[in-house]
Amino acid sequence: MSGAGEEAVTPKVGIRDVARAAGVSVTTVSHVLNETPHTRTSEATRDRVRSVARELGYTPNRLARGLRTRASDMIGLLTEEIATTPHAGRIILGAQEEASRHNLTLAIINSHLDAGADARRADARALIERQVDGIIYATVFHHEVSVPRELRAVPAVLIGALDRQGVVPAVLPDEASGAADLVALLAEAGHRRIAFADSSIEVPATQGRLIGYLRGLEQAGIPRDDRLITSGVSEAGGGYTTSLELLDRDDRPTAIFCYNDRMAMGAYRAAQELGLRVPDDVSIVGFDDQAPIAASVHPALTTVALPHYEMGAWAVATLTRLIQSSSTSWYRSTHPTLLPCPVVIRDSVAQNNR
Amino acid sequence: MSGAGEEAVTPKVGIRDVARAAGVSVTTVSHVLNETPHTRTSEATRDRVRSVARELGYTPNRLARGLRTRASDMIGLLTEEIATTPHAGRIILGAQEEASRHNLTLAIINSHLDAGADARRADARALIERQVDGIIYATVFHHEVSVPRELRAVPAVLIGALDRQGVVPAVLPDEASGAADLVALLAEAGHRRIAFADSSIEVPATQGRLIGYLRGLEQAGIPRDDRLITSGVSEAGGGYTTSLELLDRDDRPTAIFCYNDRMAMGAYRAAQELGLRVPDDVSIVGFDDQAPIAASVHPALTTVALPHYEMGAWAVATLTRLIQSSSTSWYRSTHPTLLPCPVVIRDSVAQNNR
DNA sequence: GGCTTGTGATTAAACGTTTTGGCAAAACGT
DNA sequence: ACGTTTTGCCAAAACGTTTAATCACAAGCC
Repeated sequence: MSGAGEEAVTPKVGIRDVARAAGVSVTTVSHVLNETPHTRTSEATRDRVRSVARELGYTPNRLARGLRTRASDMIGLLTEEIATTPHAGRIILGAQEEASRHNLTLAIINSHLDAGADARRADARALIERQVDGIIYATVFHHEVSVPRELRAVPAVLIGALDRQGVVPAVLPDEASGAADLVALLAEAGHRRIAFADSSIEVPATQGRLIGYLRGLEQAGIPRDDRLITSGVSEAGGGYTTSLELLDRDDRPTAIFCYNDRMAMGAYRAAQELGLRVPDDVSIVGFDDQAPIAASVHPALTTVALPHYEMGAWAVATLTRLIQSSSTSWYRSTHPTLLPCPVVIRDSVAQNNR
Repeated sequence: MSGAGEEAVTPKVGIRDVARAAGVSVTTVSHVLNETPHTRTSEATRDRVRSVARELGYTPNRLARGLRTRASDMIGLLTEEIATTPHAGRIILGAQEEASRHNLTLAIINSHLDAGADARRADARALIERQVDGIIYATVFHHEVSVPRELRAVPAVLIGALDRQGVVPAVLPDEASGAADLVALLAEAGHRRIAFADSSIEVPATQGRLIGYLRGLEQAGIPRDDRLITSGVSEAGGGYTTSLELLDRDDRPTAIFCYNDRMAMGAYRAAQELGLRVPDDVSIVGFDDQAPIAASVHPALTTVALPHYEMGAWAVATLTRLIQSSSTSWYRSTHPTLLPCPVVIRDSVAQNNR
C-alpha cells in the first residue's frame, strides 16, 4: 500500500542465501559468479546461480572478499593541500576515471600543507590500514620529497614531486618543453623581442618555464636579452606592474610571455592602459590554461595547459602495473616521467609587423 | 648491505602476533587497543600490550574489523561530473576534512553527467559493495532528482539537489538570500537603478538569483523596472553584450548585478569600451566568487561566495548523525537545508552620486 | 571453612568471502 | 565388467578482527 520502496528492508542477502536458493554450495556460487578459471560447472547450474543471484539482488561484500584475497581493489590518493587549488579537480578526476576503468575505487585523504610530517605519516597509515593496494602521493609544488616511510609498505607513485631516493616512480609536467613550444609559436609569428615575466618567488616550476623560454629563444635563433627578462609576484598585480615597465619603453617587446595566466591578466590591463591593443600591438601569452580565466578574458588567452588529468590517470595506470608485478619483480624507477604540456592557441597572439 | 629499507619486508604483523609477543590472548589485545568499555585489564598488561604493539608496528586491518563490526567507517561521495568544475574541489575538501574529523575515509566516484541512470546506479552499487556506511550524492545543478533506488539501502544525503520524494536530507546554497544581500549592499551605497544581467539558460540556480534580486529591490523600496532586467549566455561574452546594451543608454543603470563572475568580466569590458570607469561610473557585482577571476580582475570584484566547502562538511556531518541514529529512529527530512552565501566585498562597487 | 563476589584474562563463535583438496558419479576405453 | 579419466560439485579451512560467554583465582564475609 505504501508508496515507498516495495522491497522492504532487504535483510542483506549473502552468498549463502544465493547458494541455498539455488540448491548448490557457496563454493559453486563463488565459482560461477567470479568465473573462476580452472573450475568446472555445468552450463545449467551456472545459469541457475546467476539468475537466482540477480533475483535476490545479491551484492558481494568486498570487505570479506578483500580479507580473503588480501587485495582491497582500492587505491589511496594522498594529496597535500591539492584539493584546494583549482587544478586539483582534474588530477582527482583523471585518477578516478582511470581507477574506474580498472575496477578500482579511490579513497582520498587530503593533508594540510602546514601539517607536519607526522600528520602526513598518519594519513598514509590510515590508508594502509584500509589495505589499499597502492598509494598515490600528489603534491602541488614539485620539489624533491622524501616519501613517508610508511609508503614503502605498499606500491606508490608520486605526482608533482620527486622521490629523493629515486625509488618511487614519479610524474611531472614537462613545463620546459611547453614553454619552449610557446616561444616557438611566437617566433613563427615573427616575434623577435619576446619578454618573459617570471614569477619572483622561487618554486621549482619557475625554473622549468624560464628554462623553456631560454631554450625556445635559442632554438629560434634569437639572442637572449636580459633586459627582457623581468619578474614580479605571480598574481594579476605582479603581471600588471612588470608589463607596464616592459611596455613603457621605446624598444618595447612585441610579445610578453607571462609566468602564468593570472599575470597575463595583469599584462592585459597594462597594455590597455598604455593604449596598446592585444594582440595587434602586443602579443601576450600565459601558462596554466587556468579555468576559467584563459577562455574568459578578451581576447581569449593563448597559453599552455598543464596535464593534470593525464597525470592522475598516469598515476593509477602505472600504479596498477606496479601492483601486478610487485610480487615478482620490483620496479626501480630511473627517471621521472614527463608529460607534455600542450599549447592551447586562442586569440592573444598576432603576426608581428614591426 | 643494501641501502634500501632496513626493516626488511615486514611480514604483516597482525593482532595475534601482538598477543603472542605480549603473552596474552588476542581478546585482551583487542580490548586494550580499542579501549573497549565494560572490560577489565590491569594497568600492567595494558601498558605491555600497548608497547609491544608499538614496537611491532602493528596496524589493524580495517577490512577485517569492518567485516566483524558491519561498519566500514567509509563514506562514499558520488559526484556527477562535479569533480570537473572548478568549484568541485571545495566540496570534496569540505567532505574530506569533516570525514577525517570523524575518523572516516572518503571514497569517491565520479559519474559522467551524460552517463545514464544505469551507470549511476552501478556506481552507487560499487560503493555499497564496499560497505560504505553512507553515501553523499552531489550534483552540480540543483534540480529535483529521484535518487537511484540503491541509495535507499544505506543512509544518504544530497548536495545541490532535492529528493523528489523528500525522504533524503539535502543541502543547497541559499542563493536567493545571497543575491538579496548583494542588492542591499548596492542600495546602501545609494544605487537605485540596479540592473540584473541574468543567465539566459534555465537552470534552477537562475531562479534563486533572480528571486533574490527582486526581493532585494523590494526590501530596499526600489520599484521593479523590467527594462533593467536582461539576460545573455552565462559567459564573459554574454555579460559583455548585455552590459553594452544596458550601459549604452541615457538612463543607464548605476550598477549591474551579473548572474555570475564570468558575465561580470564581460561587463567590465563593456564599461571600459564605453569609457566608463568601474566602479566610479558604474558599479558591477557578480556571483560565485569564482577563483581566480574575482580576485584577479581590476578592480577586484565584489561578489557572493558559494558555500561549497560548507556543503561538503554539512553533508558528512549530517550523514554521520544519520548513521548513528539509523538503527533507532529513521530520519525524515522536512525541508532542504539552505546554507548562506556570504557577500564578499572587494572594490567594484562605489557610492552612487547621480 | 564454605559461600559469594570481584578481578583479570581466556575460548570460541561469528563476520562473508575465496580457495584448497577432495569425492562421488558419470563417461570412457578395453 | 573393470580400471581410468573426466565432470560436477562440495566441505572445510583460511583471512584478521570483535564480542559474547566463561573461567580461574583471590579476596571478603559470616
